[in-house]
Amino acid sequence: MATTIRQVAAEAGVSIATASRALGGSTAVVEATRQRVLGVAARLDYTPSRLGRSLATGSSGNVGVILPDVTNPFYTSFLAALESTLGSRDLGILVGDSHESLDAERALIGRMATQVDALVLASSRLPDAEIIAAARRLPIVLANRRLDDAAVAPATLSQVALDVGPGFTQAVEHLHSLGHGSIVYIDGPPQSWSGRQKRATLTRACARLGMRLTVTAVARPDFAGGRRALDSIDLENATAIVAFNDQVALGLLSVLREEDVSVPGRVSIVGCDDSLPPGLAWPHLTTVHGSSSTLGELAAASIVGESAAPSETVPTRLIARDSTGAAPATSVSS
Amino acid sequence: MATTIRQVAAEAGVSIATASRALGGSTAVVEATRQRVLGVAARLDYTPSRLGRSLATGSSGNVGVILPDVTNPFYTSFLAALESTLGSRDLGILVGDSHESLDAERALIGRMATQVDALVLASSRLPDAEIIAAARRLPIVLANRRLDDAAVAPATLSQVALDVGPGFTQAVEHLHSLGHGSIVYIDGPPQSWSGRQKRATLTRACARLGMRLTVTAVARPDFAGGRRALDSIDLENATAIVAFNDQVALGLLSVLREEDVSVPGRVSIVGCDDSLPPGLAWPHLTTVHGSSSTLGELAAASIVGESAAPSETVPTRLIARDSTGAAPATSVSS
DNA sequence: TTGAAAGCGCTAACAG
DNA sequence: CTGTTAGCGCTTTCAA
Repeated sequence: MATTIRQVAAEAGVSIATASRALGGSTAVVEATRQRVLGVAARLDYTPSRLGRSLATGSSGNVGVILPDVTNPFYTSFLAALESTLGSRDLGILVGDSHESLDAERALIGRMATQVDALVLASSRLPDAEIIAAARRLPIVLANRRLDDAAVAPATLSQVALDVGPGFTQAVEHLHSLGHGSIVYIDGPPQSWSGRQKRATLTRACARLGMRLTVTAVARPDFAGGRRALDSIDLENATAIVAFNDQVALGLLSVLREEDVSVPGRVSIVGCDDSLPPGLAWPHLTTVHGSSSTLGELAAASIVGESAAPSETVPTRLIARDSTGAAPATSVSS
Repeated sequence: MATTIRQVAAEAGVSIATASRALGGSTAVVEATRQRVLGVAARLDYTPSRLGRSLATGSSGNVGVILPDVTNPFYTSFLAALESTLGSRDLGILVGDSHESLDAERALIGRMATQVDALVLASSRLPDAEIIAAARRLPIVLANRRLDDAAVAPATLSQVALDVGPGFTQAVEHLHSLGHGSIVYIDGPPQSWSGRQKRATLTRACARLGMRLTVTAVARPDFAGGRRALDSIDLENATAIVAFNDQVALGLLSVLREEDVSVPGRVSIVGCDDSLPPGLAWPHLTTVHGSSSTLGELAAASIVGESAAPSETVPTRLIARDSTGAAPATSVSS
């Protein structure tokens, strides 16, 4: 059995209350006593039990995070940022993978609810009402998702999301200025909130510039999905493709390369997230920058109470690299 | 405040002991009482506190996992497999990212030790003695690492690892049969156990076949590290490069492509893990396959006590794809 | 400045 | 079958 504060107190000849005070930092203990307690604690290799402390204080020092897919780089970098920020505050992370399943997400929330101080729901598939209900039991941070009606959200619910507006608008303008007359957008899962935002922005921007927009989608917005997406694209007429995220763009790029379709000579590609290490994509990917790690940091900030606002937004912007270029002449004239 | 078992008991007109029994499954409660308690619990929206239960039972229902890098696909698929298996047993996962840092790893262990039932250390950089010491405090599963002397390991320490022997031996034979006379190996962090295994295997196999082996290393075995690794390689004389893992190989591939060095025409590349989605690497990467998700499942099995053996091994094998080819004639003759 | 005592929410003997 | 009684390890009033 591990040593308890009881043994430390006994050994040091003080009450456990005093021991607790001496160990717990400050609250009024004479220096000599403190040193004695600390010494004994060190000698006995004492480590305070988080469990005991949690029950007594009512806060566990852990936060729960539920992701749709822990193997997706977008979420792993979100998780990494969150872990890093929270970890520096000595907060632990309970992680759950919902595998895009509603039931799994509910089960995870149930398991975590009574043992974490807050819950981060990334790209939650839960209906608004259920999220609001959960927020009445414990603080919730909604990441990469926003309630339709923010007004009804309890104070314990905060939201952090990317504002894809500027980035996707710039993407359309960028392609327009390169002479492209139409855009194919590869959307993510149908339930995706961010997908809806992206679609809406593209629709608006294309309409304004008189460009034609065609939308297709992938069930899972990952590399393999990107490769498959090409099947549903009419490559004869497409000159510019915007992808739901970099993974999809990367998959697209890989299969285009295998098919010997020149990028950007024949078709231009735009990704989203700017989540790839420099050099991974070939050619270097033009993408809408909006980092998931920033999102993770904001989520963390909202938990440790450094963010006043109940709703934070991360702006996005286009980063033009080498995967976009002038529309091929033939297509322009056709 | 959330409803407690006390309120449920009061409302149902029974003692909290009976309430606990009724809720906790079976132990001898008459059906009528049970139904009444269950009814009240449902009505009051009662959720048992994991914290309270943990303290009382002495087991938290959580296991800790410490990884060197949560963004590395090798570890995320390990984590996913672990999470999935453990989750089905209603066990939660506390995750920590050590960022390859010894101190961070120690801190994480300290934070987790008193609130998890077991700890999974993936590719731990800790010295053997420290791991053994930790295993005296709580059950430890060492993943992708093995103690030098298994004899001294306590019964609470189990080990699951890839056996890189066959895979790396095959890699050397493969390169040898392609006419390569020497190999450059890019190792991972100096404390990496698996790196030592890989080095040892390569050394042995090269010696046997009369090949020359040169070893260099990267501090962090990721994509960026792979790109930097090229600086320390004498490309004039190298015809075959074996990388610590796929991420490093991928980085290498990307910079070679930028430098217009043909792969495998000019130099052959071998990765390790087979962690990349098909098509990501160009050309398709020849790699040593060793499933990290199998590793995760084994780790989980060892925790839920389904594995008798204190030490399990996952075999590896070479998967030859397109990044390896015949050694260039000039180098063979030089 | 220190100690005694009362819990935090729950389970687990041990009696009845 | 059910209630009583102790705790699990810790923090925190409330007195001394």
